[in-house]
Amino acid sequence: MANIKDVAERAGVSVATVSRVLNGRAPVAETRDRVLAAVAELGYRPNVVARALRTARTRTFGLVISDLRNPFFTELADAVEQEARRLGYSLIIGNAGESPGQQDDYIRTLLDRRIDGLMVSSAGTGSSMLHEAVASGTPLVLLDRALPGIAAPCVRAEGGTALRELAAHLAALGRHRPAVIVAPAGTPTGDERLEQFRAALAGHGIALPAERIAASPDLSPAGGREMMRRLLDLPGPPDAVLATDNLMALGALDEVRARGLRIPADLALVAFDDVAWFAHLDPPLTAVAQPTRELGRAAVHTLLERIEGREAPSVLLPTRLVVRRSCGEPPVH
Amino acid sequence: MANIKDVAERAGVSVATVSRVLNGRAPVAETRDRVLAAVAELGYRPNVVARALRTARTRTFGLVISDLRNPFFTELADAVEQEARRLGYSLIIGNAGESPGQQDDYIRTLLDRRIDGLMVSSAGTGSSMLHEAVASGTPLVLLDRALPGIAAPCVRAEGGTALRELAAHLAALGRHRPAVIVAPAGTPTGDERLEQFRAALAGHGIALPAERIAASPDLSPAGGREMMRRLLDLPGPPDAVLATDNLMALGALDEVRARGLRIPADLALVAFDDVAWFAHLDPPLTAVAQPTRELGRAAVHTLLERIEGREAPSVLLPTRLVVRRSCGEPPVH
DNA sequence: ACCGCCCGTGTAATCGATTACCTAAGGCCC
DNA sequence: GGGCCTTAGGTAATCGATTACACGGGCGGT
Repeated sequence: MANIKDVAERAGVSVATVSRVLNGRAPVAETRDRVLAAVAELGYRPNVVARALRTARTRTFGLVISDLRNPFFTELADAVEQEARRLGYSLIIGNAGESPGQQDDYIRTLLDRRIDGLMVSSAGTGSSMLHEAVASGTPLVLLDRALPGIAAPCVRAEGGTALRELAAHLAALGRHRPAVIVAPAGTPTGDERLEQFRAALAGHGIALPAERIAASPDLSPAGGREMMRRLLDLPGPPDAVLATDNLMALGALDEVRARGLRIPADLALVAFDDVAWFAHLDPPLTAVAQPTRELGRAAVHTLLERIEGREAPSVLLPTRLVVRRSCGEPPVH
Repeated sequence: MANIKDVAERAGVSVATVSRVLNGRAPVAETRDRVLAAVAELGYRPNVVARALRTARTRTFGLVISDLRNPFFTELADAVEQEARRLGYSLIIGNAGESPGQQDDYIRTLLDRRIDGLMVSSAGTGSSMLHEAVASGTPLVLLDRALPGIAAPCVRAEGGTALRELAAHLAALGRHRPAVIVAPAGTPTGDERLEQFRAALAGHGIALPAERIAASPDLSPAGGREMMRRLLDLPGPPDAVLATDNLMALGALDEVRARGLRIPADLALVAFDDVAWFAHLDPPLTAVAQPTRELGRAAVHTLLERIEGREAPSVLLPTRLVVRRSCGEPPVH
């Protein structure tokens, strides 16, 4: 594979000139043409590795997420990747499972690779390696999940708007016994969504008692199903259930079907995260939609701000309620 | 950030010695300990970029797939990533959409980054950049989709096994008017699946006439739905439909529901690609399962063979039929 | 006509590792 | 005790770019 020296020789100039022509600094017509001709003839492509070593910029971002197979994160990763690419960056995606150890492992690898910036949608709470990332000076942006002790901007969606719409929707349909299947206690997004929903319901005079809050041990269909089982076994079972994650909603739906209950006749079901195939379920699921692609784009832009040395504020994007048929009312057109 | 020179100074040795200790060549107890102590004190981590420049190995793979949001590819990418990581490689995932131009773009970027090996699950047929990749000597493995003119091993699943099981399954249930919703004509996997299914059916004396083969313009729910519409509008509509991709199956299901038909009573539906949430549909969908994670692992191993200069044969893994309830018979336990 | 400036270009240092080659010292055998 | 082999470790070249600095020539201003 041809290198810059070969090009220089062929064009009869020095490597410095080749570099300058290719980087658009101080060229002049005649020499410039000779260089470009040599580049074309040799099929020369600059060695990105050498450039990265010299300039200390790899034009690569790292993204660590907790579960790539969760469609919400898949779409998020896809959005991040597209925007990064649009701006000339490559993306290394790390799938941390839900284990903090694996996450640290990944951050370690990414720092070793001298990525220009890191985005993390963290599993669990603390992470020693995240502190190290901050200490190393690598620009960091938190995605979807804020972390208390970490000094980095966070890009996420704020559920309040949609949850207020949802409370109104349920109230209007006469559902007065809501329940919530929530992420493991301690997950910031989960707790926040719960509180916002509770406040929104209160505005309609609807209570959300503790026994109708089921905290799943993990964000999985199995967890969601188990929590739904518990809720339906209550002496006074709910007439509407909100699952704060799409996978838990799926498991919850399984349990409802297994008992022969019908949605929405016997129970309303709403999910957080509007993933594409909710529309294909029977009945199509009403859901709180996060602006997933915008989140991805905003994360990349926030990261770029940090890279260029500017302060970047956290970003909070609004959610909206996508009304389908799982609460009983046909969508109004 | 500390570099190898800092470590050498602190340990009172030369950089060569540090490098040798860290790479396990010719160490000796006393010096070795001093070096390791210095490494620990400074929190030194080798600069991967510099090492890559010198050794001409980046320990990075590239994976270009046609649609990251298709759950089959998501899982494939996840499996590849995990196996690559296990072996000490990072993975840059490129999402080509279904556009060949974007795919070429991506391959270009990956080659520029001097990845050690490339895996491609190609959109469309030809791709000039793929030829260039081969020409550049970058080890290449095709994933899921073989490409005629490209001299590279291909790792994929062979549908024959499961399709024969499926034909038997349908025959046993008395379904004698099968139809197929297939990928765009020219897609090698699609054509192959179709032929294998036709042959398997013939073994049971069941015909698959041309009018009951619907080729969707793309692998999308919309395409699947349109094809199902066409099939159901036939003068002699089918009593069983196989969709050769999970997204098309989803769209097909929508159309069935929209018409008020019931599965499996009025129509049997089977999908290729057993993605996790098929089990959560109502009724759970019978599907041809590809050994997705094994495919990912095999791709990485095949690539490594090529990287180490060995010839690597193509890999064909078997599929199997996962019987659920969408053809009429309760699964046998 | 001379001074300085700017423009275009070349020379060489640099980024941070790996590694070929060399040297010095120690051990062993005869 | 001298020659030779082995071992430990240092010196410096190298990977392929970018870029600070230097230099020469043309040109405009006075």
